[in-house]
Amino acid sequence: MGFAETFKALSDPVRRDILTLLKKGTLSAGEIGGHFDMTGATISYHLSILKKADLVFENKQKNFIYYELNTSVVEEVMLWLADLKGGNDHES
Amino acid sequence: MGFAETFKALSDPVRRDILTLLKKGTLSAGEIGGHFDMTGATISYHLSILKKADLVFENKQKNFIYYELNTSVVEEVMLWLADLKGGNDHES
DNA sequence: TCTCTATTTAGAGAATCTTCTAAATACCAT
DNA sequence: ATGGTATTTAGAAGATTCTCTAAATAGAGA
Repeated sequence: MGFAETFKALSDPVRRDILTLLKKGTLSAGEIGGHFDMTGATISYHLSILKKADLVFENKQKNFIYYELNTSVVEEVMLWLADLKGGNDHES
Repeated sequence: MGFAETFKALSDPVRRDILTLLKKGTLSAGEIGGHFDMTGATISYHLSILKKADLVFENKQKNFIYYELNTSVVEEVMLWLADLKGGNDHES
């Protein structure tokens, strides 16, 4: 979707830490929560924002929900930044 | 400084638009303000946040203050994202 | 079906953010 | 010095964000 949602999602330290955790592989909501000193409800809130920004996707299994990093959106952000940095004239 | 400030600075659409404007070259605060339907005070607020995040630097000339994009911080953010995307095991 | 576990949703409070108006500062030119 | 232009600072209002507790949902297994 828009960069607005993506950058906003990335602007919170907890959410960046969640993404870093997911770099090593898929984790359930509970496993993610185990790394933070916050309630599960709060973790769920952060996951919902990451999900809305398409930075993660989820898939259910038993009664666990597993979260996985979506690298394609990360790549789009990198392209935006690359254009900012590099292209000295690219959108008239 | 920290990514916290950088990503937060990037999380606002007005500030991203300011950075995009600065891609083409240096602009004074007033020239930047001319592109937005906001008071100069508000623009000044956004510029102060970009400055704190080291995404721009300023230099005075006459009684104008010119702002310029700082691409080195943009590059650092890109590296963080590249690591997130690529490195499947990089910080033990 | 009943109960237990995993997770989300709802609602509220505190903190932070964005914007404004009004006033202050800084600097140039007359 | 005085006046004018460019920009920032201060203070306040409204919106958004983050966190919590309590309750709801979903599914597994006995």
